[in-house]
Amino acid sequence: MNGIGETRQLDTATRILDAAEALFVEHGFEATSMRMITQRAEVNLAAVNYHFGSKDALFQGVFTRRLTPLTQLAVQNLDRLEAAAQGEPVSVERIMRAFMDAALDIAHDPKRGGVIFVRLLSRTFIEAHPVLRESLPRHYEELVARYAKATAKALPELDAIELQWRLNFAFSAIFNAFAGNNILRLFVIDPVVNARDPRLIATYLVPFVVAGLTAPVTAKGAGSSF
Amino acid sequence: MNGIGETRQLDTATRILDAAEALFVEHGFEATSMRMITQRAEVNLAAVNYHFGSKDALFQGVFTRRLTPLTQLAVQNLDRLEAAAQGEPVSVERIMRAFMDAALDIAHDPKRGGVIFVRLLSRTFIEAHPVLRESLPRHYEELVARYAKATAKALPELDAIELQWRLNFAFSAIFNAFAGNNILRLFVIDPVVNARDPRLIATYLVPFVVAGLTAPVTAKGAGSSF
DNA sequence: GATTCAATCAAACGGTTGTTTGAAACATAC
DNA sequence: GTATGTTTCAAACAACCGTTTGATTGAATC
Repeated sequence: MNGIGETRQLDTATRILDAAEALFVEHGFEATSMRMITQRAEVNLAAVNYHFGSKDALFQGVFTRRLTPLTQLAVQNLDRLEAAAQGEPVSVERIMRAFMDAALDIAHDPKRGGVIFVRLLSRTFIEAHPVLRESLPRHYEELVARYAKATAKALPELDAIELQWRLNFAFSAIFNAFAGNNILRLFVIDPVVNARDPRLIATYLVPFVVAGLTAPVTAKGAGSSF
Repeated sequence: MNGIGETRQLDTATRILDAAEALFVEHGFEATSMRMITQRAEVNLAAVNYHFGSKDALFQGVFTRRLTPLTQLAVQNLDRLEAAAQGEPVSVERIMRAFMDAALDIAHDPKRGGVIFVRLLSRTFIEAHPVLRESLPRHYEELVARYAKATAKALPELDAIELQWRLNFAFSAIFNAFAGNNILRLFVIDPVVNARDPRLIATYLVPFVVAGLTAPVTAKGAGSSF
């Protein structure tokens, strides 16, 4: 940050991260080449390897830059709820809203990645790139443990297995929606729903996942009759 | 088909389709090379281009081979339900079961692709390859129209927009589960749930999506307060 | 002003990609 | 047996991939 202010060129590494972030969400990791990234960032081809070491490391770099603020926010939101609940279980709806509010905050703040990063993050969870298989869990350990525990407390009638299934389904829907993957668009010719505003998405998303999570317990052996 | 029967070598084109199907679901489309496919199929490298024209065309060929049986089955299941209902709305649970039963039937029949194809299909819906953007909707037009109409009839209190959102969420969860994408595995160190048996998945999946779809109508303007 | 070190650059690296070629092998029909 | 059309094959194609090199630049340090 200097006196010239906003007209000053950004750091080379930052320009690379910005370009890569946008291209990864647009084309995916494999389909995004180093030359596409450096061309968009207006830096030399060798700059990526110089600053980050490799394309894989750049991919991780794109995440580590944004992840901490998001996880902090999500945990903070949950902290506040649990403090207010004073030991009583927090409702599933409040828990889900706490998580999505963190994502919405990020989505509305370009400095922390904005909607681009929320989409990239969601997409990455769904597509599960091997590159991040090791690095991501470390960042998320606390976040997930906290939310899983809060959800378990709110849904004591569910055993651990069914709870994990339902969380899996719920986050599938959440991440898919935030990733901008309108699945219906794939086979419906003219979909009515096309919005990419995360806030609008969340409006419809919360009732759905809350209802799904709080559904009656699945009868034991219901599906084993074959 | 000749007298030698099962020991006879399969058709070259079929061997290519089988190999590609398995490799696409394992590594994805971009990360699967022609040489991987032809090596696994034990055919010459040029055979793919000779029989299919291009890698993209092969990708489409993998789907067109399996898609018709699946859609027929899914529509048939719905036909049966609607005939039995005699004009009355079919319940959301029955509709969802009709769809998943079709997928389960395919998953248990290796001749129609088995669990491999169900996983590939689900994965493809989620990742949305540009190659299939044009070809897939044609195959699915009738299927989706029928299921959307049946769901709308079962949920008259939902307007078209909210219905489409919820179907989007529901199918996100369904396809993600069938694709074998255990999202929790990405950030939970030691997930309890790891099963890939589609029947077991469906057992937990149905109550979740039914509850989500039949949730109370979202209050108008609930999320627009910003 | 000379030295030092990080940053940038054009160019090339070896390797892989999907695709094409033209000859060889094969089966079928006359 | 010859001709015809289809399928297979090894080899090569140009294009692109991520990465490395070695020279050059620029600013800071002594």
